[in-house]
Amino acid sequence: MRHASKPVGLTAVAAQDLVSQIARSLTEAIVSGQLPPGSKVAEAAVARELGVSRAPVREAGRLLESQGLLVTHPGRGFFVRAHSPEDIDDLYDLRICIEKHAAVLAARRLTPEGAQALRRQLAVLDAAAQGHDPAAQVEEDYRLHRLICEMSGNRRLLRLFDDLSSELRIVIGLIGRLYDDPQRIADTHKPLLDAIESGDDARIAAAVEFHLGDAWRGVAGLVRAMPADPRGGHR
Amino acid sequence: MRHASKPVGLTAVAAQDLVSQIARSLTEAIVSGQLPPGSKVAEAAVARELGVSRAPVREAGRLLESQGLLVTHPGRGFFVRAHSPEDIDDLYDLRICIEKHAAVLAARRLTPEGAQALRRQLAVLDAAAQGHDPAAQVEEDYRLHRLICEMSGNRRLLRLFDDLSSELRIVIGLIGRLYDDPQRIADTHKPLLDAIESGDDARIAAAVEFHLGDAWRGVAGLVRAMPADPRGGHR
DNA sequence: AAAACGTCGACTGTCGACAGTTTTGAATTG
DNA sequence: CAATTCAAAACTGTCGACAGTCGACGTTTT
Repeated sequence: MRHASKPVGLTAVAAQDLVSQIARSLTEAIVSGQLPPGSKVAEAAVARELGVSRAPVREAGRLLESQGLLVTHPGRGFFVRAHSPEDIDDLYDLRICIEKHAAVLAARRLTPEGAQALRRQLAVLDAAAQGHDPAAQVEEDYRLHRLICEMSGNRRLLRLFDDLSSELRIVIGLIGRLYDDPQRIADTHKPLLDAIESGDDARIAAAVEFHLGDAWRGVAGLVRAMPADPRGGHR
Repeated sequence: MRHASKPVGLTAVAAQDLVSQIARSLTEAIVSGQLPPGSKVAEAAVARELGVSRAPVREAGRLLESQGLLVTHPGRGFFVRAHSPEDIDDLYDLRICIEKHAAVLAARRLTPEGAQALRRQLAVLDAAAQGHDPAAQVEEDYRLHRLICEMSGNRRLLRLFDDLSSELRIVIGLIGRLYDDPQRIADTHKPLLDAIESGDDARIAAAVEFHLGDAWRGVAGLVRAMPADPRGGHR
């Protein structure tokens, strides 16, 4: 065998097309608050602005709808979803439910490398918190939780986590800096990792409940205190 | 205001339901096994057959993709999703997780009317089982479980249940008659309802785990015994 | 004969256009 | 002056068309 006939793997060029790109662009605009909840997302305007036709924009809209970022009013188009306080409660309730499960599963299959990866991510999160970079903080927090879900070994669960996250991002993004206190980050995340390493189901459940419950209360409080959304929850 | 200028809402016939209609049509074809897992779903063919253009077909495809019924290979189009045994495991694992939670929540908010509704649905399910109508059995079983999720009061959870159900329906549909034994239906569902009425969290959890674990084992066994899928799990 | 190459056909991804409907905004009326 | 009516503008849902891409098949090369 002389020539390396096929071996040399170059970087697999992402064929992924316009739709994902548009979806990302829209998501950005939504979580950044540029497109506030309840506001209309006109296909033509988006298409014009991005220099594409309406077809891929429509598909991106469908995609974001399935992710809970947009809603469709038949004949009227897409609107940025406005989450009611009850929606937030539902989201966090469900999130606690599945993250509890994920953490238990992750603990069961935990390897030394896995534990190390978790510790490392916690360190990154702490650094972001110390650095007072709200955006990075939210991002690294998300990564830590996602890592746990990844370690659960249940891919469907991971997909659900991603869905819930993108929904929550609308809210979190609006609130802006939520987790101000670096100390609080450590106080709630460290016990969670300790619990996972202990392998004690009850302890893990308690830790998840405490940690996410804390976040829930924070978000719920801020949301309910927010300007009564100009373009309310429904219709 | 004299004339009813446009008022009297007749059947507010959903204007936009071409997409939903196509989606339903495709779903039907998939769960009925007419479109076997792994098979290609050509847009043009579907469009021609239904007498519509490709645009709404595409959107319906995206919708079904978000529901886990189809997968899309960039540049190649839609394919009926072929679930691997591991996918089934993931699905049931997740389902048990959320139904456990739903049942606990439902028990907490249970009203006499709610309990009665559950009993009634169980009776309908039993009747379908006695009648040896596999399709009706699956349908009524689904309704009972959905009712519990509805009673949880968490709408996001209900949506997730619907998503999981439509994914599972591919598998269940292929297997055909799964729950043959009417006795087994009663044996696993009745204790579940009893547990919910008792309000004992641990008992509820155990009941859900037993009931769905039973179904899980049944489905998993049949799936693994199936003809090694001609168009395998990935790529 | 096996592997690589080149061509052909089919299909996807994207676009611009059209009809019907909703929204906007102005003119009108009580 | 406020409410109503009506017409123009804008937008959605759908369609047909075109270019680029992917897979299959037959051909050439080693």
